Amino acid sequence: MALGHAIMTALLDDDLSGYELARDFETSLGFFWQASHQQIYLELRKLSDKHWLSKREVTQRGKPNKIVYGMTRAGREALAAWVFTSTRTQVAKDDLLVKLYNLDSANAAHLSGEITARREEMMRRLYLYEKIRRRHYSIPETLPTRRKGVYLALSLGIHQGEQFLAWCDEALVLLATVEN
Amino acid sequence: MALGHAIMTALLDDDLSGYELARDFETSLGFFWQASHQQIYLELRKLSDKHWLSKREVTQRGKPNKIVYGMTRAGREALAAWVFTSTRTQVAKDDLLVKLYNLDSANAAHLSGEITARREEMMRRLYLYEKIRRRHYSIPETLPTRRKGVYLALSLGIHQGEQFLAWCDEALVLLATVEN
DNA sequence: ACTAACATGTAACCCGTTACATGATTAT
DNA sequence: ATAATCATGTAACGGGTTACATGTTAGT
Repeated sequence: MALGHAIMTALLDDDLSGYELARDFETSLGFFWQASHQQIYLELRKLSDKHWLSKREVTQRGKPNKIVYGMTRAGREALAAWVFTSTRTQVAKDDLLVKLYNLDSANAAHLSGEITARREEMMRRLYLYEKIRRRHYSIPETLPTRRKGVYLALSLGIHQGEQFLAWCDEALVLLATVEN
Repeated sequence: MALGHAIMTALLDDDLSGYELARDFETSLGFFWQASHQQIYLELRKLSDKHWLSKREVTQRGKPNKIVYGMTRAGREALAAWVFTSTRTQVAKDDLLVKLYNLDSANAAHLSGEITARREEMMRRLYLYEKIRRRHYSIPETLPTRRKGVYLALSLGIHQGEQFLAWCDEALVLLATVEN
């Protein structure tokens, strides 16, 4: 169970509804963990069944009511304990790499296109990452402890992203040498 | 369905049994795609039901018989067509990053330990990658087309791996500044 | 006698995606 | 009218992990 822990992590500072979690997962923690709203609602129910989250309905004007979840004492303890479990390295499964193993003169142009699209997507993402780093994490040594961890995740994202851009360039050059 | 395509890719050059696939998946394509033997056997059955793979039993001496699978014409066509489908970027979900968001003085030492272990694992893997690159892919421009694709996958693995090592060093330094 | 490698599977469960479903309010 | 945003769900399916199950041969 890992999405559950990601959700609880997002709830460490703020109480949020399922909708807000789904929205925020597209930025912040969502840089490293994505989930559909259906999955989030399901997980929220499971977590509150375990009493790791408390829920309360919030009445709103001009909007549907929402159900806001917050960490319980038990939830905080479970999350803290989970950090101490050891995880095995997870190989990143990526269709693109499998496709590259199938490179031939017929599909080289298509694969170049896919790589170009990925490159652009990564550029956009890096722009965001860098903006966040400059604004909130410019001097990592002086950050409070927990934000040092967030900085490190961001730093990995930035470095890997820059590396990926360089690889895309290398790949596009080599793919251009494939005759069609 | 992506494991199926990874399996078919592995069967492009050689006919293999489920056992051999599971073993080889720990190297080569398995650098980028992992699967348990159970999952592989299941997938092989599905693929041969679709007539994308042919199977034949091979009688062996001193060993149990094995079932060897090979690509059919229809399989090759389906795989070639799949390469042209477009894939969306898949965010690498990694527990370690979620754990880092939970950094505090109590768990900093444990997280350092996890990062150190990952670092060593990556060192070993990079050693393998580099060995393969030096032996078989030293001059990428002159490779036959399909092997250029394999080279690119390997190249991404090497670059991302080296980047990861650098990040581990950065992380270990910053984690050392967390008082306990 | 025991362990490792060879070889193939079933069953239960969990996690995640896709499609479907509903309904209010606000802005164009 | 129409689309976008807010808000929460169900159902079907697919993919993947873990545990369980079986049996041979070769090496120590």
